[in-house]
Amino acid sequence: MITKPKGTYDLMGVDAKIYTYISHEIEDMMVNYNYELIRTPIFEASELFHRSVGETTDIVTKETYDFKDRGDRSITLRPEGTAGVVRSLIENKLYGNRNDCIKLYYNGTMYRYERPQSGRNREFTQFGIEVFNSNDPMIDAEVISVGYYLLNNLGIEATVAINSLGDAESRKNYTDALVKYLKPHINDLCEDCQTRINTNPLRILDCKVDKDSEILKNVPKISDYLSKESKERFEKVKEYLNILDINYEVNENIVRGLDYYDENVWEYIADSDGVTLGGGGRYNHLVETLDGPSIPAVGFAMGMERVILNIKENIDIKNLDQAVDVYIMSVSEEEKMHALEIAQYLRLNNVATEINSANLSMKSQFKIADRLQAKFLIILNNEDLQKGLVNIKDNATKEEIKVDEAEVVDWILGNI
RNA sequence: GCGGAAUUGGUGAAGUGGUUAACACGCCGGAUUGUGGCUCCGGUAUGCAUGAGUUCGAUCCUCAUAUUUCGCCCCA
Repeated sequence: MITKPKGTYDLMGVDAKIYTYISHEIEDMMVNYNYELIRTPIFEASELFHRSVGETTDIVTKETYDFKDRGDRSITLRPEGTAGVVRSLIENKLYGNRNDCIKLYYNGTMYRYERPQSGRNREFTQFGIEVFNSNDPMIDAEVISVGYYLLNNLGIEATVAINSLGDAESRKNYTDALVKYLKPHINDLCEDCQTRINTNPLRILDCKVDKDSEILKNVPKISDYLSKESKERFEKVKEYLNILDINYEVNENIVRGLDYYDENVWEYIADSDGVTLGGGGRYNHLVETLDGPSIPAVGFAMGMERVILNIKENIDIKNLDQAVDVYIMSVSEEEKMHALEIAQYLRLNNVATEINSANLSMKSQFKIADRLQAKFLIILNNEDLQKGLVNIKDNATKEEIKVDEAEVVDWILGNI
């Protein structure tokens, strides 16, 4: 038997219903907030991710799916969504003839070669939005609010943990100060942190092993190193978040794992279990890094699988059950032909209809009709069909009437 | 890349070094000769992840592999 590759899954059943439900919610919100869909390739030139996500990040150094195609090009399955969108923005010059901001959203699969665990797969799905061409803190707040209210509309209680990394210069100053402070204590930190100090010092801040150590409690604060502009921007964002009635808290340990972020960064953290459902930030220099013009940008991405996991615990699955309006019962070949024809008319008239197609007994067909929550049963028999009649049974009242076969569709449409 | 736990029908699972692998749900059929959802009766794994090994004999013991799952790292 051929099995699915490790870290993949088949979306079906309850999860598929929840996924559809979330997707509809996303579509609705994106219309209301005026975001446009963008779909970029699942694979891109490897170089794109090396230059955007960061040459030294774990995602790029050990988690990408890389291969050479038949033309000997280095290809990588996308590990995240932003790089492809930015590439597309530049390649298509989407910024060319407009001065307002460009608001895009995507929802697609991403690939990272990792050990699977709860809420983490090798193929996973992210919904995300990106806004280009505006450096206004109000847009930061809007972007944050989209994720927050998406979760809210889905019935998920979450808190936005926000931080400011500052502009490139403040970030560098702070990193230097942090390393200088930690160096003397390095042997008292965990093994991972001893590596991080050389690769990504900021990451030490949200280390779970050392989080209670005195060393980390007295670490220099990033807020002391922000430039005046970054500080003002951060304050402004918080002000706007208050207007938008968003439950947030400042967390100076939020640093994010992708290199391209600057200024405001945030994560959506589920109140129920503390799991990070999504994260984002501003990336004012990425477009330039990828050979585009200097265009400010901000965005976030959310892990659909994690949202599904969270939703699953407190949703009434019954509400998502696929139900049918009409079930047509037949046994003989003659009856089946009529069933098929009636089903066709009903379906084309937007009546959800199912039909016996497995030569089942009457008893089985009744059971299936109930399982499908059919409101009406159309029960065919040769005798009545010869007179041009069909039986329609209201499955709630159990009342049954005979209707002229030609009138069936109208009758159903009138009584549904 | 590192560590823990698991893997028995469609599903939830029990179980044993030795003839037919419990039980329940589901499904199918019958009682009910074309109107059910209750009840009763019957059927439903040629098989216990895969491959080696130990043994007279392995689903059960050992090893390896795969997958699942939960952590770490990392991230969504």
